[in-house]
Amino acid sequence: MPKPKPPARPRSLSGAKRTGGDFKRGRSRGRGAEQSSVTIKDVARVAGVSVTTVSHVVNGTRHVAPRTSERVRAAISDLGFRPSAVARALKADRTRSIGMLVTSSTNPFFAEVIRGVEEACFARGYSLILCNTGDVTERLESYLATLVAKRIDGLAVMTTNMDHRFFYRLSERRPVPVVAIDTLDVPDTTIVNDDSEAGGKLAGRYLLERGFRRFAVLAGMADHPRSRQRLDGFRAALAERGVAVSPERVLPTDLTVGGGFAAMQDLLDRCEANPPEAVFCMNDLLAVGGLCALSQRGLRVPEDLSVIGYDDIELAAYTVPPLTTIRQPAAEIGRRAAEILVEQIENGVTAAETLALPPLLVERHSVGRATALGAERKSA
Amino acid sequence: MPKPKPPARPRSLSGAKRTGGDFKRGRSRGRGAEQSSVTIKDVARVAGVSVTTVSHVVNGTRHVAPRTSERVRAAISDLGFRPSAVARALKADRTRSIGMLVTSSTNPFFAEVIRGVEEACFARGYSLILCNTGDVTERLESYLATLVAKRIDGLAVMTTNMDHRFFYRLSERRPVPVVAIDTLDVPDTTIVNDDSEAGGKLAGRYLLERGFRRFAVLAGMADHPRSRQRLDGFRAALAERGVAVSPERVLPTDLTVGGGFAAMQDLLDRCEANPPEAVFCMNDLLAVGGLCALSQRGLRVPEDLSVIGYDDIELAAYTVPPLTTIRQPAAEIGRRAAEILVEQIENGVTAAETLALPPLLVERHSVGRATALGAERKSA
DNA sequence: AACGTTTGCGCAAACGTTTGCGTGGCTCTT
DNA sequence: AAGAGCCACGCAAACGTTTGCGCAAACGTT
Repeated sequence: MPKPKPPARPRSLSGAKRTGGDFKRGRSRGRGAEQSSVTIKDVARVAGVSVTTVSHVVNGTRHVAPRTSERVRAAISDLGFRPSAVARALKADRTRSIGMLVTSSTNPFFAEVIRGVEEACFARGYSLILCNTGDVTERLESYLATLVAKRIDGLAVMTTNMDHRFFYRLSERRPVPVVAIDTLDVPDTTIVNDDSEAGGKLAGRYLLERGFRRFAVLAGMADHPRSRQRLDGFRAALAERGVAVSPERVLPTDLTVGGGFAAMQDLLDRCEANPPEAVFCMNDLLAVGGLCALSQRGLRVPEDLSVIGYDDIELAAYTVPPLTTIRQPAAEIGRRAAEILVEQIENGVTAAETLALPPLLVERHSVGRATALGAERKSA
Repeated sequence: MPKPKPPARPRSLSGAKRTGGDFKRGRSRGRGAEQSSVTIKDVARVAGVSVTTVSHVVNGTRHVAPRTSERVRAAISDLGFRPSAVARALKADRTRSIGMLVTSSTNPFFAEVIRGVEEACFARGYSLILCNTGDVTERLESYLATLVAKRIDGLAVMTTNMDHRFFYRLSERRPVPVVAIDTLDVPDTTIVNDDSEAGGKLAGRYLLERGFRRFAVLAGMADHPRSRQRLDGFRAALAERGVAVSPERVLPTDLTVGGGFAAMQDLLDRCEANPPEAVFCMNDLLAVGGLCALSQRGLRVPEDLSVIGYDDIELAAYTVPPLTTIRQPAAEIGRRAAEILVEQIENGVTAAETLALPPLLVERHSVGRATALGAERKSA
């Protein structure tokens, strides 16, 4: 029976509505099996056996007579007994939970990686403690303290503005196995990535193939190693055909939509006389922002200018026009990272290696073909 | 000294690159303070006091002589002692961690709410265990079992396809305080929402104000209560002016970009003769998909057709054209939910109430004005 | 019938904390 | 000088499990 709603009582500030209000005590131990605090002892008592036996039937860890076993099982389900993971963790010195430090779970690419991590953890019986650091050092430190206090079995780190000193400290007195995701050059720790240099090359070659020669790039933050790597790959690909991109046309940007929007405007302002034919964006967020700026200037994509992104977030297929981009296998990266981590936890071997998954060009509609002028230059 | 990279060893499948490989043991107890397994006893021993005293200086829970206190503190930092949260949890019967069940942390709106929850939890000293259910019942059950085993102090639930039986079962033998987010009609549990009916009205009135009279709506899933509520609000606003939207023009959809894309195509096909002037999308993802479909049909927004969304995800400001939408205070919703939950946990009072935060119209460029024809109708 | 083996289970310690109850020594009062 | 009061701290139980060790009864062998 849906209870009748009393007229909305206005709440202190912000005009939020609050309704309802039949109070009752939290852990009131009413009738009915409230599971909290039914322990193995209770089970033992009602089954008429020792806690040892209960433990063994729960874990299947030694033979117990079928009749006994049956009684125990009955008691367990009657009482709604759930073994306490915290007591177990205390005894076994493993919590079956892993921590994840991440810049912001809000970034679509990160979100996808996180989902991959979480999925693989779940499959292996671990749970994930999510920590958004926003890349501020003190939050990171604070989280880290909490996580070691909670005795996590392993740690996954995916932070952009990674302070390298942090990793050094981590590797000095490492409390747990660590895997780093989407980073570079972290000493003595295993890393899971896409192969960003290959990705950059993919972008470069594709753009060349399409006949373009004049490029610009929305380059991400100067200290972001992955962006750097992509740029290196991109440049290497161009260099194969003797093409270069002038330094003033690679713009450092925040890796956000807003950053892309602003950078694209900036670029357009600065290159009015001799605009680029195509721009390579270090991630899809930048590209989306760029597309928006372009459209507001009345520039058409890809007719007037081509854009290529990186990541292939879900939204990339639905931009206007749909975005040609380099796909990172985000969920796969997350899954692999989690699997490696769990492997390290359970087998105790920590091999500092780096795994680079291959990226993939996905062709949509934001890259066109060079005009006659471009074609002439090509044949020259 | 960066170690020289050996030539890449090709890895079994998928062409992934693996490099590095200096192995070492996991919890090898080398020199240096490895924190794992330094306990309060160790501290007590080196400080020459009892564990009781150590505990008290750590927690500031009774007076100890300054000299002693100093010795203890020294021992603690020498040894790198971190009190075990799991031992504490066992003793205190509270883990200071809360679980969050969510359909998919990948949805931008959800992601933002989650960030809010996580932020508030962190501020209050709790940590967040993230669980993606994908709305499949068995996963949900499995997660729930894990979470009660882990003795979480509270549970936040934000799942779309919520099986109501689940909540009933939850409220029968509730192990912990629960708060539901972005749902409706959950018996005996507190809910945090935006005021979706008000949001729907906002959209309806705005569209009317702009002179439109012929509407369609991308309606979300038929069993999604929030969508239903928004639609009710929308219709109510139209009804104030005697306008209605015919049932065959409210299309049930997946609440995804792909869903929006497909639904918009479908809509256009079905209304070729008499297309709507404006379409109301139950969330921004739908709107983004719709915008994309529109552009591919060569229809201009807002000149040929107006679109209004719901949520105001970050991307909404950068679509082409930028999306006019109803903003839900996503992070705020998350924060409030977490605060209420923590309040319930710490004060033991569980008041089943529902809190509805006010939505807000944010005007961008995807809604135009009605043409002369529309204006005539208006004056008629 | 005596003995070894197997079957079925229980005792109690241990995991790392917190905390109620004490206890010894010092200072102060008279 | 003796009792009262306070100061500074320690003992040990308890939280809910797991597990090494051990024991009694039943069984099989000769």
